[in-house]
Amino acid sequence: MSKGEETKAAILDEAAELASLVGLGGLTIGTLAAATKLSKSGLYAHFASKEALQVQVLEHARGRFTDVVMRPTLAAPRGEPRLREFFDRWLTWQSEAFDGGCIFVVAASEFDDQEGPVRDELLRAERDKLESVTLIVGTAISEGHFRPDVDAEQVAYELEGILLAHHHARRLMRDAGAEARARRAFERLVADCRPVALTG
Amino acid sequence: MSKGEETKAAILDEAAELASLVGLGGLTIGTLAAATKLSKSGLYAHFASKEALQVQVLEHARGRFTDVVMRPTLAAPRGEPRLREFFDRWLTWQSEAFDGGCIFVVAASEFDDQEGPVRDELLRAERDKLESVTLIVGTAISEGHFRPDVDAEQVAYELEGILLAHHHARRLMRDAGAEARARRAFERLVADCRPVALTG
DNA sequence: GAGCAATCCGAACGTTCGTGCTTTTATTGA
DNA sequence: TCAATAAAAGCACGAACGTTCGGATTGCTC
Repeated sequence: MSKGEETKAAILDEAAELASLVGLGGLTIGTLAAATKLSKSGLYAHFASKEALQVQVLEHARGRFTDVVMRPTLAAPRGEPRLREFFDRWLTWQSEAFDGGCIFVVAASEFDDQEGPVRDELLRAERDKLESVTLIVGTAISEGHFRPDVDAEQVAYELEGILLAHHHARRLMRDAGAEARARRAFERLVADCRPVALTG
Repeated sequence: MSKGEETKAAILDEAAELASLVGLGGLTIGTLAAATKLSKSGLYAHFASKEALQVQVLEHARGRFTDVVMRPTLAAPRGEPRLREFFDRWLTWQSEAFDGGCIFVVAASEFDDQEGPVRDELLRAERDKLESVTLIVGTAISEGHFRPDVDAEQVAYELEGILLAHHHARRLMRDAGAEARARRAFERLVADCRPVALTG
């Protein structure tokens, strides 16, 4: 990796961290330059515009999400175990990936009404994740862990809800029991997907 | 209401609208002045600082939430019907209260790591809402609509999740089926709280 | 180690930011 | 109706914003 690529990666790392604290829109070249010990112009030379920087921050974070959540998840056994692995890693990601909250959660509410490349990239990332989850739930169905009439997309939707509630409870409310609540909600979701137990 | 109070209310209305689009942190005096057809200084005279403005925007929005969601909810019959009424109104609020997303959702992720009066007010509002929901679920239990071992706070947590997922699906993903998904999730939540049906 | 390209800095641009003053214009109550 | 008061505007400030550019410095290649 050349020097330029190295510093650029360092910039994007720091930028993601900062954005998780003050938002992707609240991110400024000045503070980012100070945090990376670069001059404003020196930093800016790596990007075409601030908007391009914001997009690349999201891409960078997406790469990290793939590395620490998605890829290991796909190594778990198909079906429900894989879904559990994914949920676990996603939960950890939200707590530990950034100092502030998950950058995608922050950016999603900030840019959901601001057309442009940032929103586009966000949408891409979310669609990607949603599709992956739906697929995982689908395998849980075909493996017989879940009932055949389970709506995979609905499960993905509700899973997203659990994670968002966790983010909310943990970051804003500073609720120490947030993770336990999320796990209980997850168990309820999974239980409702399982085949009905035969009585007797 | 005096002239001053009138314009101030108009300012706060417009500010909430704007903030729902660009975030509470993305709100600026200049754009707000332009939107209200006031001069920057003329507008600014109504507030002690920008931070004070932000806090009052939240207070203002909270008042509106109380009027269009909380108060009518308490007029519904105790127990599950009241919870349904609340859910319905909350859902409508998220779709229709502001041009952009729900201002509390946007502000929550923006300010969850920024100590100060804005975060404090946000926390107050959320605690208030959470407490109300917990209470409503509690009455559903005491009315016999829900099982006695139902964890009211857990239900409140999961309800928050459903609403956040709805916000996410509707605003960012522009999913037309967002509301239907939210309703299905709600029904599953309620069903899991009901007393077990006697077999035979 | 010379040469060249990549990398970074310093200074400055025009705007906009939040925030004070002072002055003008509306509103109000007697 | 007219003074007293409230509300809004005008103007200006220092700072920070994103952005540009020419020059210095560094790192890589032969």
